[in-house]
Amino acid sequence: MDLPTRFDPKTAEPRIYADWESKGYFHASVREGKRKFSISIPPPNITGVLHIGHVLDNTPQDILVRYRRMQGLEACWIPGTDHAGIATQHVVERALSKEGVRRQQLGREKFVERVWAWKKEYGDTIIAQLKRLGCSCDWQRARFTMDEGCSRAVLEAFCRLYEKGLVYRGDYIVNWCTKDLTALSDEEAEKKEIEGGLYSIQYPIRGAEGHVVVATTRPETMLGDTAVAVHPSDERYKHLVGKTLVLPLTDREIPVVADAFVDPKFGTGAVKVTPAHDPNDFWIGERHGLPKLNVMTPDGKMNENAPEAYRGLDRFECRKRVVKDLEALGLFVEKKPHLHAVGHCYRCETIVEPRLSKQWFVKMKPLAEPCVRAYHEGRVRFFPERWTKTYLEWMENIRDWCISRQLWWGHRIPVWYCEECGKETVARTTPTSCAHCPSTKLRQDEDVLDTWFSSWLWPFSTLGWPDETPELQYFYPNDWLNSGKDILFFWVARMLMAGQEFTGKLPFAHVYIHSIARDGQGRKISKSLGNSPDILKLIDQYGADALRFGIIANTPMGQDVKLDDATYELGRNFVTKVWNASRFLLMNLTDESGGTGAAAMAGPAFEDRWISSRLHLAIQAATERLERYEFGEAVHALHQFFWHDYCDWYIEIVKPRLAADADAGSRARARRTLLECLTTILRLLHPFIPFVTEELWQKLRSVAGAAEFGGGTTLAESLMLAPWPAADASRLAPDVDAAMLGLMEVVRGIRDVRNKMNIPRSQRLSAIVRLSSDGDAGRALHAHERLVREIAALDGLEIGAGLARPPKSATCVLPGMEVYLPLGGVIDVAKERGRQEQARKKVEEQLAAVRKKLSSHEFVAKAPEEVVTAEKAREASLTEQVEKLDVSLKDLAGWE
RNA sequence: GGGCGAUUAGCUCAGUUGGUUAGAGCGGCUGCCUUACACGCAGCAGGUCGUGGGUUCGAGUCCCUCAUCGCCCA
Repeated sequence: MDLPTRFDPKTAEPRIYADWESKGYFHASVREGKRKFSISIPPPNITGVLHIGHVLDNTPQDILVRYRRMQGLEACWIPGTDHAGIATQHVVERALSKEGVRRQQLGREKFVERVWAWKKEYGDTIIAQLKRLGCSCDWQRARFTMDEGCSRAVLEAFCRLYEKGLVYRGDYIVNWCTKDLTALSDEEAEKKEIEGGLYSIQYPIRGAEGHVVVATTRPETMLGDTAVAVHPSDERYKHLVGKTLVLPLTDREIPVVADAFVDPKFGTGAVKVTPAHDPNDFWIGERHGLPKLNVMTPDGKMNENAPEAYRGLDRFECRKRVVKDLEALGLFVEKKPHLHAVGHCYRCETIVEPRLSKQWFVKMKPLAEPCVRAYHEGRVRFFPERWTKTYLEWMENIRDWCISRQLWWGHRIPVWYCEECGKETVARTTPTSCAHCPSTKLRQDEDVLDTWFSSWLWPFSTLGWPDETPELQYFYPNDWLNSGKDILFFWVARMLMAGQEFTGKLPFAHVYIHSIARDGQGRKISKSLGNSPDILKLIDQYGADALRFGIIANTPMGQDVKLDDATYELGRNFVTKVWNASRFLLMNLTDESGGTGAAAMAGPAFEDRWISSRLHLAIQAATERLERYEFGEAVHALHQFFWHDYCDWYIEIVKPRLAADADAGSRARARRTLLECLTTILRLLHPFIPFVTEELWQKLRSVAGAAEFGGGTTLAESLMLAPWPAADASRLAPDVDAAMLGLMEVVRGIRDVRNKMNIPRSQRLSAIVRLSSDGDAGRALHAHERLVREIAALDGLEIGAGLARPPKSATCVLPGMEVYLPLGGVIDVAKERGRQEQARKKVEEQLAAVRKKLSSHEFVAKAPEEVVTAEKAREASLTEQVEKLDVSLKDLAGWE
């Protein structure tokens, strides 16, 4: 078979993917009685293009789905996309602004039409890109969080919660984005440390001398202060409680109240209270019946409740003005640098303004409690396990969820207000009349729901919920969830709650938290830093297989992963190696000379048994690691076996047996072993590098059934359908493995001499091995003399107990034997001495360590007997080696 | 302030329940177009396992202290 030396992913990968898709291999059906495996994709936003985060998110999913599919499960990976409320509204607004249009000019209806047009145009981009990555999603089941079914699920969920009293509307402090003009949930307000100031201000006491000094990080909010609070037991201020203060810069007077919330150690121990602009102050206000004075407009400017001088000023402008004016009045004490965490809008990074606002909330405690219990009952597990702590921490301290958003893009809140009685009607379908009075004058709530209010239903809304569909019954709950740690609260925890609440079942049992990507310098990959590689370019350049392999091989469980070109090169090189190892076999299989039938096949040779043993160890390791979701570790086990055992040793050992003049039976057996290994390796590697393995599988299929293999080797029509290899304990041969290790030592020793003495492989050498004991090593060497001769390029090999060291020979001292290589005139005595002195030093160091151990009476008395015996044996072996090296070095001195 | 993670070869990281000589990839050095692969082959070098203490016959591994870096929450 004529093959190029490289796999060409750019043309092959799309072709292979199209073939899989056209044959329907990705589709899973409801098959009663058959074990299934199901997962739901974390739906990517319709705004985006494929980035490194998606690769980290989706590659593990594809690996696991392909693995389970090969194990014979009905494996279903449900894909889809997310409408991503704020994010999408942003990008469409930005697109509009290029046309010079603001959404307000367009009006709500027209704007939403534009967003749908956007969705139609760009929504499938990410899907096409996931296909490029090789994801084996069941595209027939693809969903969108705002499609009809998902929308129905959202309405149903809202109504059920409302009916249970778990959804309520009220005036509370919310995180308000002054740029997007919407409320955000606590999770959407990202806390970032910023270097701000702690400002101290004097508030004069009315009708008395003196003042109270309050400390604040946001001086401008003083214009909305309605009290000053102190701790009830704070002796410094006890006399002032109940007194009145004059609020500077305003014509208002405010009381001093005592509240246990105040931390006497922070600042001066007296805090200004701004109930309309701070969540803590809000509750102090509630407890003391204080007025709530909102002094800002939605876009963060001072409003008519502020003194006239400040109206219309931006909040940060106002901060400067307030400080300046206080200074002028002599009421400003100081500004100290102060590092503190401030909420930022997670979509536009604007500093969030805590703002009193009427919003819809979900009461979360009743939803969280069953999920905390679920963990303690072992019904949900996190990988890595430590995330359970983060999860529980959040669940146990859960706060109500603000779900209304002042956006146009999203699920409209299913609440109608009666213009006559003022009461609200909540309904699954648009009501024609008020639920509380005969009026038909209804006005629907203008707001939409938080985008996560649809995402949290994803694992079951995609399967037809609230209907009890066959799909829901069969594929739900999912078996696994893969997610990033950044959306553990946003999404993972909420999905658990929604599943428990709406279906009575947790939506998945195992949660795998994948790594976050960093660049070569360890910086988080982000748009603003511009250090995000263009994934499609990378795929074009290296191939999807290479990208997948490189990333998985470099991703430790639970740690962040640093990615650079070396990562993808690693993957590409591996793919090329797989290609060429297969190419080697294909070339040999199609060599027709001396083709023989199965009848002539010999029994397995030593090396055949060895590679078979190694293969089954690799199967075992890979399977165990995949079961623990240790993808990187699974890859390492396969890499080690394939490259270093199969390619470096087995193929090299077996080459002479494939020669035209070799024994026909032995050749047939070698070919069969090569084929068996390779078809197994391709199956093991398929979940990680699906394309190249499929390509090679197809090529092998055409020859594998040949009579040469007894006609018994038939391969599945696609590698996707081939069974995952089963580890067979009867193929493990620890004795063969140990013997092989001994032979490898001998070969390495000889190769080292060649290297150091500059003796090319083409120059044959003879070796004499003097055995110092009749141990296993000597027996193995005797038995496999031919093998050693061939791979070490020797034309003579003498083995025996009484052999003498020839003059001018290099020496390798190994446990139980010495290998002599007569070099005659080509020996470089100085180099040889260097080699041996180095070897002696190493052995001596080890010997010293062993002797130290054995000289301890306590060690000999207390350590387990087998440990002591092993140490003693080692001591003997090392002693012998040192002695031999000494003799050898003495000989050497005479040859100069 | 609370919690979590990291600290092992020049770099990125493995290291299972404590027990032969602490491993791999990349990089480095030396030599090779050895008829699968130079995206390759052979060989070699390189580590007082962050600090200090403790438990133990024995600690990279278990316990405590500290330091540095990162993340999450307040």
